[in-house]
This record gives sequence, structure tokens and C-alpha cells, in this order.
Amino acid sequence: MDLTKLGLAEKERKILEAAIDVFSEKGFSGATTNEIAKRAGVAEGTIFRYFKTKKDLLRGILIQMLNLLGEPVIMEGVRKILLQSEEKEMRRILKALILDRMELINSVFPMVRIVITEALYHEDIRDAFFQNVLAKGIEIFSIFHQQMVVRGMIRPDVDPLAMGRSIVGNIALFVIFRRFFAEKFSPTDMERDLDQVIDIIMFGIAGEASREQK
Amino acid sequence: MDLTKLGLAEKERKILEAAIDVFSEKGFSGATTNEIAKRAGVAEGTIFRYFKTKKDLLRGILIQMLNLLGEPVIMEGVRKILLQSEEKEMRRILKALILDRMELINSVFPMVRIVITEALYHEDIRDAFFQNVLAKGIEIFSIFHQQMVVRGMIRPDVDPLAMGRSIVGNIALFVIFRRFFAEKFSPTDMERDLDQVIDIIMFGIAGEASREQK
Amino acid sequence: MDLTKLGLAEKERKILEAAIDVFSEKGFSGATTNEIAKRAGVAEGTIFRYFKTKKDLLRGILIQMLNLLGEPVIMEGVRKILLQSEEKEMRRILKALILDRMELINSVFPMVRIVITEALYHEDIRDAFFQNVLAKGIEIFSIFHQQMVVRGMIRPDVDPLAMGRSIVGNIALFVIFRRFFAEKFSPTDMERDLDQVIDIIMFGIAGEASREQK
Amino acid sequence: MDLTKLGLAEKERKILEAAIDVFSEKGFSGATTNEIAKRAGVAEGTIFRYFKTKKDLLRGILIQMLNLLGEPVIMEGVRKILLQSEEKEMRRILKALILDRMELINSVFPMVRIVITEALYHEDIRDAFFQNVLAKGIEIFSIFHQQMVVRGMIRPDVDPLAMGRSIVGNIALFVIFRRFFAEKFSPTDMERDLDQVIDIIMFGIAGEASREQK
DNA sequence: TATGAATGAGAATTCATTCAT
DNA sequence: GATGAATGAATTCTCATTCAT
Repeated sequence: MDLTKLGLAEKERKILEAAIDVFSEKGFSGATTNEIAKRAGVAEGTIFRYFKTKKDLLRGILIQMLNLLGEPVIMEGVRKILLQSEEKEMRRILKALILDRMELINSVFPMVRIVITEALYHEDIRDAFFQNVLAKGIEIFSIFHQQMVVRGMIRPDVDPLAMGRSIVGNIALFVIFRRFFAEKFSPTDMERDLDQVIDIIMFGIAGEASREQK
Repeated sequence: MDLTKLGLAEKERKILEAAIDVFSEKGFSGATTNEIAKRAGVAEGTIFRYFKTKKDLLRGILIQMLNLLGEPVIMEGVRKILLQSEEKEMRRILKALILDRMELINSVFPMVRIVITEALYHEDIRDAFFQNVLAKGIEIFSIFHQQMVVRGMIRPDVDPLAMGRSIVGNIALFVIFRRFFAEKFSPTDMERDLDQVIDIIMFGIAGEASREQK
Repeated sequence: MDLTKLGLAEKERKILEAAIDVFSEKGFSGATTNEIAKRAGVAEGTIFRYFKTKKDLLRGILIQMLNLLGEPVIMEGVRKILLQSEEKEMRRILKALILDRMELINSVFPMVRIVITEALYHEDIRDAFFQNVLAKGIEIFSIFHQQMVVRGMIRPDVDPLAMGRSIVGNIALFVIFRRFFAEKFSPTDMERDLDQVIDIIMFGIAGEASREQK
Repeated sequence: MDLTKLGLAEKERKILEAAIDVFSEKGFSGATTNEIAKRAGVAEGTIFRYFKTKKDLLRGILIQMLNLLGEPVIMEGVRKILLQSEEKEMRRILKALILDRMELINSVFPMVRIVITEALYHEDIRDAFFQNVLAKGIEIFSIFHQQMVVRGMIRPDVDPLAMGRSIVGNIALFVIFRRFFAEKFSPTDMERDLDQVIDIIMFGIAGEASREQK
């Protein structure tokens, strides 16, 4: 997570970075300002020059993440892949999307963890998440859906929101399994595993008998 | 979450129930033993007769949930619907499954929240979750897959694990949206929304053009 | 420390014995009634049937020790050796005394530890100790002194109290060294070490030059 | 006990001084950090800035006493009197020694009490006491013994360790009696009492008859 | 009598926050 | 601005004592 661009004072940036680390490792209440100060290489008092309270520091992180970074960093990849791609085959588009998301999640995992935890407990965080990330994602998926339907690559009768949810859900579970439970399974070929996911997203799981009922 | 069956002392049960509530509302570090005691209607010291430390109380909750309730409560519904159902049509089976899961999640949402939060931060919790819930779920999905493949209702070339992941991912996102973001959207008919999800799970999102490439 | 003789209820005796153990190991404040109860094999509440408070239990121990056992057990050996001995040689008398005291101290070390610790902090304990142990010891030493002076075996010009103090002081340091610091020194022959102590008690440390000055 | 010299922060010194007082009065477990803080005139939390735990505070006291003060303060007097004294008469040397020790013990009695109590219960304290105090005392006594033997003022056939033990034992009992039990006896002239002790240390208690047997 | 669950006052310890330097 | 020592309210945990059974 690169905070260098923003117009932040050197110390403020270091504090934010350290706070992201520590909050992510220990959770908000589990983290101490003392440890954050140490990791940031500043005095404990300095934290409170930039952030009135510890809660404020958390808010600062989430604001930085959602408002400033939300669109450009988090959504840029999705936009490029889904909308600007020259790629004609949907299979390849989805593959690119998944790989891109996995890379992103790995690079900002500490922040994701903070957002998930906080979003589970606070509605205002959920709201901010919705406005800054979800709404934009939905918009992108809608356009993508539209374009693809025109090209006949996506069924016209699926709702774009339902489609987006499904794609995200598939990716999410795939990522969770690989990050947290990979070692529990015989080491499967990532490529083939990915192909399965895409195959299911595209064609579903139904067999011939089910298709006839349709 | 019904803890009455287990052979717990009256007070122990009340403490566990109160702890689930408070941990779920405030997170582990944010919760205080003082508040738990008050909600349980016992003296603070009483908590420590049953649970040596606050951490132990959390462990107690997770153990209760994962070990004792994991299989019977959490998996029973899945097993019944997927394996014992007389239902011939897969669409109906999935519908029953989703409705059942939504009901369960609503009834144990506090616990789910605790488990998710803790699992994000502690590997041992993830391990326990894997052994007590995931592994069993995977097993059930495998049997279901086998049976359905025989009947031609599920494609023989999808991996059972990938299939399970996909189903769970679709349901998860559906549930998350309805629980946390429902109000953001024009009030959609739940029935129709559900049908969309199932439709996608079964037949995927690909349009005619994509299918030809296959 | 044998408490069986006293007219104590079975449980009361077991509680006292356990309390001596635990107080001796952990000190008064460091000991818990819970542990005492466990070691005594009784319920925690039972302790408070016999002793109104924890302090009372300590008092009980000290009373048992000082009042009831003080004279008979602790002083009996001294009396026998010093007064009733047929032994003519003082060297042998002292040797018997020291060996007897070492044996006693080893057998009641837990209690000695409690008494020393408590006596350091509470005057009432010191008073009780004085009346029950010291006063009697002084009396015995006085009689011993008198008898020995008559026989010419002790200098007539030493004060009996000073003599007693000196003997006890010599023995005490000897015992302390052997119990707590023995391993720090090359393993010396106990017999010879003892002879040195007795030699010094009897003839002092002064050399010829010093004796002339006298 | 003067802690001003050591390079301690003002507050740290006050805490240590207060802790010595309170531990000495109530024992380790009986003392509370609350009271120590009050007496030191600092907030309770401040104690834990300097000492991680209450146990650590005790350790701090013992370290201060044994390591830093052990040799210089405790042993300096002994060294001067025993080794550097111009005094030719042993009687006067011993008298000076005893008076010096009594003064020391009175001035550091709180600390002595803590050390004795803790040494009775913990081997590591005994070890530290041995290394920092006892070992040095023994060394000094050995040199003293050597010098005095050469001058004919101490018998060549007494072991220096036994000699030291005896002197210390005599002084200890004398000091204990005067501090704790003085009022129990008719008010004796301290000077004469002291002379008795010295007389016994030097010439022992044996009468003519016993000396012949020798 | 004996029990041991329950109590709650009190203890040690933590930590966000302040403020003099 | 920056520091970090000091604070003290809040928190976890302990344990002597009570009391219904």
C-alpha cells in the first residue's frame, strides 16, 4: 500500500503505515499506540499531534484507503480488464481479472483485514465501503455486462448485479481457500484450479439432465 | 444459538451466552468481563471460576460452537437437503439449501461474526474451523456431487471441491448483500433474486457466443 | 511435627498440617485457602468452620506450636542433654546438644520458617515466642550454667544469658551454613566441622598473644 | 539506606525507597502497589514504567542492595575494622566491629528484613546473597585470620570459616536480643554486655576443669 | 457438619492521553 | 513541532469469606 503520493507529512505517513501494520496484526483494540509509535519510529505523543484519538487514527486509515485509494488503485485493474481489454474470449478476461485481484489482495491484505473486521462491526464503515468501493464496482460490472451482452458473450437474462456478485463470490472463495487452507489439500495445480473456477462461472454446474428441465 | 442441551451449569451457560453477545458486538478486546458478567447476571468473579482467563472464555465459545455444534447444528441442514432430500430437481435443492443457510446465519450471526474475526487473526482458529466445519462440508458436497453426477444432474467434469466453493461463494455474497447492503438497492423481490443466483450457479453467465467457443 | 496427640478433630488437624505446609512454602499472604483446603482434603468452607479467618488459622498454628508444643517437644531435648546428662565432658554435652537441635530443626523446618518470618513482622508473635520458647530456654541454660560452674566446667565469670546466646548463635550459624550453603564449599567432614564449633564455644578464638593481654 | 548516589531517575529512586519501606513492613505479598505508589508520591502506573511487575520491583530492590551496595556499604566497614585497623588489641577490634554492625543493621533494618524473608523462601535470593555478601565476608575474615595468626592473636588451629561463623553468630544473637527482646530483661549496661560477648568469643565458656581435659 | 458455588472487594497491570520541556 | 515521562481510569484477575443445600 503506497501512501507516498498523498500530501502527507513524513511522520504522518509513517504513523499511518505503522498503524495499518499493527491494526492488521492485532485488531484495533488489540493494538497499542505504544507499539505503533515504536514501529513508526516516532514518540508516542507525536501520534496525537496528527490524530486526536486512537479511533481517529483508525478513521484516518480507512479514509485514506477508501476515499483516496478506493477508486484509483482498487478499481483501476477491474476497469482495465473488464472494459478496456481487447481480449475477445471471456475465459481469458475472467482469468486476468482473478489473477489481478489475487495480486491486489495479497498486496493490501493488512488493510483488507482491517476493513473486513471493522465493517463487520460498524455500519458507517460499511457505508463508506459501499460508496467508495462497492458502488463503483457495481457500475463497472454493469457496463461490462452491457458490452458483453451485446457481443453475445453473456446471457442477456442474467441481472448484472447478480452476475457481479457471483463472480466476486467465486473469486473470494477461491482466494480464501488458497490463502488460508491451501496446505490442507494435495497441492493442486493453480492453473487448472483457476480454469475450473472460470468454467463454473461461465457454464455453471448443471449436468445434461438438469439442463433439459430448464 | 441454543446452548441448553449441553451439560452446562446454569451459570456457565449464561456466561457463555452473554459472552457471545458482547464479543460479537464489541469484538474480543473491546469486550469487558465486567459487561459480560452484568449481562449474564453473575458476579465478575464467577466468570473466572468457569474460565481461567478471558481468552479461555473465547476459546470456550469457539469450542462450544465448533466442536459441539459444528456438525450437528451447522451441518445437519446441509446434509438433509443435499443428501436425504427426495427432491429431484436441483433448482429446488439449491433453493432449499440457500434458504436454510440464510436462516442459520441469521440465528447464529453473533457467533459467525466472532469466528470470522478470530479466524482472520489466528491460525489455530482457522484450523479448528477447518476440521470441524469445512472438512465436513467438503465431505458432504463430495457425496452430493457423486450422487448428482450419477443422475446426470451435475456435470461430471467439475471438481467437487470447486463446485462446493462456487456454491458457497454465491450464497455468501448473496447473504452479505441482503444483510448489509439491501437498503442500498431498490427493493427487489427476494424470490426472483434467489432464482437468479440459482440460475447462475447452475448454468453460468456465458452467452451463446461464449458457449460456442467452448 | 506430630499433631496427633492433641485433642483435635480429624479435619482440624488435617487443615493445620496442610496450612503449615503451605504457609511454609509460600508465606502467609502468598498461601491461598484454596490450596490449603485441597492439600487437607477438605472443602474450602470447612476451613472457616474451624478458623474464623485466615489470620486465625495462622494464629492457630503458632499457638499450637508455641503453647502446646513449645515446652515438651522443643525444650525436652535441651533439658535432657543439658541437665540430666550423666556425661561429664562438656565437649560431649555440646555435641549432643547440637546434633539434637539439628535434627529438631530439620523435622520442624516448615514451622521454624513461619515463626521466623512472622516474628520479624509482628510483635505479638515475638512475645509469644519469648514466653513459650525463649524464657524456658533461658531458664534451662541458667540451671545448666549453675551446675557446670559448680563442677568447674564453665567459667564462673560468664553471664548465663550471654553464654546461652553464644551457644545458640554458634549453633544457628552452623546450621544455616550446612542447610543453605553447604554445596558452596568443598564437602567438609561434618564431624570435624562440629568439633571446631565446639572448640570455639569452649575455648574461644584468641591466640597466646591475646591471652597474655587478658 | 541512601540511594541518591546511583544514577537513578528521581521517581525511580522514590519508588524504590517506598517499596523498601512497604515490603519491609508488610512483606512482599502483603504489600500493595497502591500503597507503594502513594508513599512514593507517584501514580500507580508510574511504578510499572520502571518495573514491569511487582516481582520485578522486589528484584530491583535486592539487586540494588546486593550488587551495588553489597560490597561498598556492607563490607566496607568490616574491611576497615578487620584489616586496616591500627588497633593492636583484638578485644578493641571486635568491639569496633560489633558496634559498626549494630549501627549498619539499624540503618538498613528494612532491607535486612526483606532479604531474610525472601532468602528463606527462594534459592536464587540465597545465591545472590552468597555471592554478593557472604563470599566477600568470608574472604575478609580469611585475611583477618591470617594476619592475626601471624601476630599470635588468634589460635592457629581454628578454621577461618568456623571462626567467622562464630563471630557472626555471636553478634547476630546479641543484636537480635537487644533489638527484639531488650525490654524483657532488667536494663543491662550495654557496654558490659558487649564485653561479655567479646570475652566469650575470645576465650570461650570453658572453666578450669574443662580446660584440663583439653 | 461439610460442602463448594458464588460473591465482590481489592489487587496488579495496561494504555490512551496529557503536558512540561 | 516533537518528545517521552507521567498519569489514572479502566481492566483483568484473585481470593477470603459466605451461605444455601
